[in-house]
Amino acid sequence: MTTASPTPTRTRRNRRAEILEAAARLFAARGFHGVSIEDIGGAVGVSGPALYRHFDGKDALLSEMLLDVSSRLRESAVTVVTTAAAGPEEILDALLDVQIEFAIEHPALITVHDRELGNVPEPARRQIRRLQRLYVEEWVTVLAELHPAAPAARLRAATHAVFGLLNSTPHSAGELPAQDMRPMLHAMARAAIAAAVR
Amino acid sequence: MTTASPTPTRTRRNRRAEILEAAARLFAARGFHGVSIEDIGGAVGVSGPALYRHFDGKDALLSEMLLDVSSRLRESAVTVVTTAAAGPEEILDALLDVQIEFAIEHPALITVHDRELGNVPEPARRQIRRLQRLYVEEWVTVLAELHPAAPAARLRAATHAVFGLLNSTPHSAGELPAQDMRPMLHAMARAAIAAAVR
DNA sequence: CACGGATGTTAGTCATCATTAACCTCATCG
DNA sequence: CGATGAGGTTAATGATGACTAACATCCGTG
Repeated sequence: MTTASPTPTRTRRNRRAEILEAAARLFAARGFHGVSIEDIGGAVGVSGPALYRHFDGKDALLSEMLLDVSSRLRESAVTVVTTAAAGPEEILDALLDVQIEFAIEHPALITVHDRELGNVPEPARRQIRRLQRLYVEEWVTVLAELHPAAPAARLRAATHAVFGLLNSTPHSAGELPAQDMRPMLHAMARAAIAAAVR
Repeated sequence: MTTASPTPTRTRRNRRAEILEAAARLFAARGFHGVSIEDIGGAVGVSGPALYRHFDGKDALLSEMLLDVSSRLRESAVTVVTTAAAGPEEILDALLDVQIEFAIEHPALITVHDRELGNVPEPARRQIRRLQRLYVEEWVTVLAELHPAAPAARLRAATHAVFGLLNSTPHSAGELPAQDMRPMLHAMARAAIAAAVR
């Protein structure tokens, strides 16, 4: 037990995170295949093949990135839904807040997440799809509770539309300060949902 | 004047359009750099370098695709705005219908249009950006007429959010028949806009 | 009917890129 | 102090892919 350090060294943790962040930015700007290993290394001050000390390869890097995003979102949703001591209205508000916060804080990840799934190799792709589906279903379940008369397909399509609305942050970057953006997106989404099931 | 045929032969027109369509589908699925010239040729039954009989290269193909989309959208907007014999409410409805129709009929083009601008080489990129900006401004102008008190930045961010909502069609493909999708998106967008300026 | 242009084809060519190999350095820890 | 392992480095290697060349076909027209 003397040799096993319970946590990786600080350096390694930082470098990995640094790489993931830089890669997200680059992938969002030029697409997965438009970015080279050299580009990514360069963005964090090391050169090219140093990446392989931290990831199994470019594919693995993308897989981990998307897996991380989809699990984080899914987990937040589960937490919100299960720990809420309140009714579906409040749960929906909380779901909206989680997604809005993520979209504002991590626009590059949002972009990559719904752009590059097609480039993830098969073992991971299935898992990411699964997490995404589960995330959508959390929303649909809450919406169904609020609007029992609405068909599930309609709620699902409306949910995708709301995601599109909330995930517009990469396009309106800098237009509006986050303080104004958050409540505006929340209000727009709420109104859109109400209109979808009317 | 005997030699100059005023319109290209029918074959050429068809092949060009075919190629553009297939390329759009492929780019939407795997990204610009994830698709090879061979892939595109193969998708229309010719092989690889035949492309160069119709386009100057892969970059030129993408440029033309995005230029076409952004001019078509922009032109429809101009037409709607200038030919309308009605008030801003009706104009907004018409703008929504145009965008919804396009998003439902051409999901692949919508996807490529807001994904691949970063891969368009410089002469064309500026022009596409310009057309996109003008398109947004058509919307903002109409919205400003309806809600004179709202700051332009807010209207612009709201417009981007509405585009995100409407352009969610590639994600909810098949969830809902187009007949139901159209009015639902229209209602959601309308409600979202109203909420944005409240 | 011969010719020219439009459209394809196949076989290079030349870059770029992911990945691997072989080798360095240095901090930690026994 | 010396071994060891984490994290880098540069130089192959092997694919892949955009683009070009050289050569075929076919069709409409003078």
